[in-house]
Amino acid sequence: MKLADNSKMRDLVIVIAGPTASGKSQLAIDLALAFDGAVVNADSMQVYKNTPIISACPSAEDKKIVPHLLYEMWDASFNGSVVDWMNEVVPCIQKLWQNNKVPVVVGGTGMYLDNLINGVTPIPETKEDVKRKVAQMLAKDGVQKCHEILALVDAKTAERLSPNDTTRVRRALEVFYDTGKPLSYWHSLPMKKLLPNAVFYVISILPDKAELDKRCFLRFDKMVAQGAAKEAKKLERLQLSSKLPAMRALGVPELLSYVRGEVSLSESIESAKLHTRQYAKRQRTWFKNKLNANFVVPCCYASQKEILENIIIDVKKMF
RNA sequence: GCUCGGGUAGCUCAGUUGGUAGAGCAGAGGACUGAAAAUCCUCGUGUCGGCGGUUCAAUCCCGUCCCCGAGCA
Repeated sequence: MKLADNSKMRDLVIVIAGPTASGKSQLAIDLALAFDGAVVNADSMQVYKNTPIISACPSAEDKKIVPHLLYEMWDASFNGSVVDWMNEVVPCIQKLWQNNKVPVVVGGTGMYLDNLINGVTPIPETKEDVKRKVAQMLAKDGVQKCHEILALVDAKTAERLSPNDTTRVRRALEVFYDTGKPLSYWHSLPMKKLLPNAVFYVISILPDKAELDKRCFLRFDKMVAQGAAKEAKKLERLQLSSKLPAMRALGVPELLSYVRGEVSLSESIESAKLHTRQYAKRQRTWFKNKLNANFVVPCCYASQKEILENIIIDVKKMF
């Protein structure tokens, strides 16, 4: 495709969502080739270094075919968030546009894609000491007590949340203590779109469950063959907190317990496969019910010509 | 062959001092606005190993048989 064509599609962002092992990365490469674009990562684990095998980062060969951006950019010791990712993607996409390249954003993290497409809530960044304070509260009093405290300062949010939902109760308290205003107040404000001119073309890969399970299992075996256990061993030596996102990636806790001699390799593999399947289910639910897609691929993608051509034709129709 | 355990949901097991039973895990569905590969919510009838007996009533007590585990021979 010539540059002249891309200049017409100035504000286009192609987005590919889908559960793990559905063939997203391949579709991203094929589309980046077709539109003279670049692949941009929207996966909350592939942003980290140290676990390229376990998190299924693109291979060196793939990276030679088309540019791949925002992969393996943070150290495993970094506690990244959606907003940190947004701070990277936005300038990344703008730069691609400037160079007449089409960004092909691909990833399995629904929340990241949601923030990119629909915008973020304009809440100031929480100060570290507030985060520490809330973490202490949770450790000392437990989630349910914290949920009761939340109910006093932000009844609306407390009502919405389960008293067991540690992640969300923590965030709601952090926001209240940091800003003096309840999270529900911030959520009542309009979302802030960081790429207001962007035209998103959203592709959702929604394969049959049995088909996907098979691919998940095969892929994990492949990861082990490629040295996933060694990767876990190296990670173990870094002595990082098990609470860090990179330490919670699927397969990491399971392989770490093998590395530490707590379980056999096959037990660790079985458990990782199980958790992968459960994760794929959650992704499917999100993308099926929450993502507004322009195009749905009903099977795993493996460079089927017809699918690719239909997508390309459909994208061009928008301009 | 004898003795002692045990046989209850797909799996691991709890329980009923006799009124036909419930947790965790798995499974299914769902939520998701700054850790999201995270976190959370909802969903439990199964000849309670088989057959007899006692009883108004047995998964529970008794008898017997089958299966598994440990020990003794």
